[in-house]
Amino acid sequence: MYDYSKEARRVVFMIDSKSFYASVESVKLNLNPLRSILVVMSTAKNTNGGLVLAASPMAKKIFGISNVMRTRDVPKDKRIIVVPPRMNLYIKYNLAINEIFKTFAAEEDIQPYSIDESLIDMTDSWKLFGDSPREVARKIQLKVKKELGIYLTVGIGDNPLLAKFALDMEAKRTHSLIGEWHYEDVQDKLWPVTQLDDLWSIGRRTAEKLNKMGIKSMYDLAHSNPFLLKQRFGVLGSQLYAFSWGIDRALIRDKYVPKAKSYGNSQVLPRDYRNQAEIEIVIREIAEQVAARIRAHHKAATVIHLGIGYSFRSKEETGKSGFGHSMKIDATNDNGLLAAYAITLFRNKWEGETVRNISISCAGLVNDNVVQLDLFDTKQTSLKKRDLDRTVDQIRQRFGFTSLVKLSSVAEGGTAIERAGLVGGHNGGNSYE
DNA sequence: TCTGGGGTCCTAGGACCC
DNA sequence: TCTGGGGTCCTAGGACCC
Repeated sequence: MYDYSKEARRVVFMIDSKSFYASVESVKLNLNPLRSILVVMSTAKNTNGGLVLAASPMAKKIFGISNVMRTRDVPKDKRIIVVPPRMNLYIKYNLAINEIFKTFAAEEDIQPYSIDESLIDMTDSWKLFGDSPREVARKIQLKVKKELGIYLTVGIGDNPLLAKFALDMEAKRTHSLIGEWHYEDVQDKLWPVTQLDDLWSIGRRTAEKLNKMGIKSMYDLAHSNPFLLKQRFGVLGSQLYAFSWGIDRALIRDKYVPKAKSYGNSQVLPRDYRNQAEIEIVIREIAEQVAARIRAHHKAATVIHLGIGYSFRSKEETGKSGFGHSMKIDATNDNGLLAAYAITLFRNKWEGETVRNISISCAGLVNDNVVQLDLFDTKQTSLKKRDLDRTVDQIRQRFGFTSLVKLSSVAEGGTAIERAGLVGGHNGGNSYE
């Protein structure tokens, strides 16, 4: 048995909102989120008929509907309530939930992790609210349910990793929606896991590789040769080995502060594009979206990356899925310059393949100390829009790993007009209710 | 996944420098 | 030069997460 006496032992909560988008929509319809049969369906043009963004627990249970399922695979049944997404509303709910968290812990101990997940270090504050961490978790659940109607799932752990595992592997499957993992539970709760890619940080590829090495469970991983793991996986191997013993030093120390930072936009085109001019219009638009975001953050980019995904036909013909091409540039956030760089990258590598996916991202961000006024943008900006932008910006700043993006709403031609008002590629909805 | 969208981190080879 | 060692930067590609 490992000696855990030297490991930091904190009281960490990893909290997520159960079926978040679907629950918010249920609440808005005065339905109980755990009993409603509701599906949030994005029908943006390039989803080619629609895509399930979220399904309520009962929709999953009774009709087998899962996230990212296509509309055509969703059963046609009158009992299923189908609604479009309202991304801006979900952002508001997320902010409200985090406000409630602030009544239980200091702001610096709360780390929003995604639109529906937050990590809270309760070590210094839990005793103020109950006799056990579990009791405090229950109080947080009840308060959020009472004030907002949303059910929370809570993982409690001795460190962030154990809290995350407790959330994913236990809390989501219990009636109380609370799971609790301590170092002493690792043998009984973590080691029996054989579906390795169920665990956070282990994906399909890594699980396959481990299986091929004869590692079929977390017990096997914990009893494998750490030097071999390091050899095969690099630093990730050492991390995997530590995780198999429930040990997580880096996550606490680094507090999830991201090292790299980038802004990017991407889209699946509504159909296959084969004409160069047509493709370049969209490249230009996306470059301008990214440029606008960089300017809004008073940054300039020193690296630009273009990703091109081929159509299925071109994938078959070339045996390649597409290409990525990046280059170092002089710091800029200028629309025209960034668009020109992106097009240069495209022309350097493109050989007539049919295109279905385009992504542009900018990295190596530096402060832009020169004040730049974009007259066109300023004129268009209403107060309400500015408030919304500010909200989205706030959430972005607080989310190290956010999935939210407010697309710029003004551009000509291509797909930009169709996509105006989308958030993360989905309908923003009415944000003023 | 015959196509959602936005991110971060790691590895590795070649260029280049001292 | 039948030839060192260490480091950083740049670019491509892979993997994973929500």
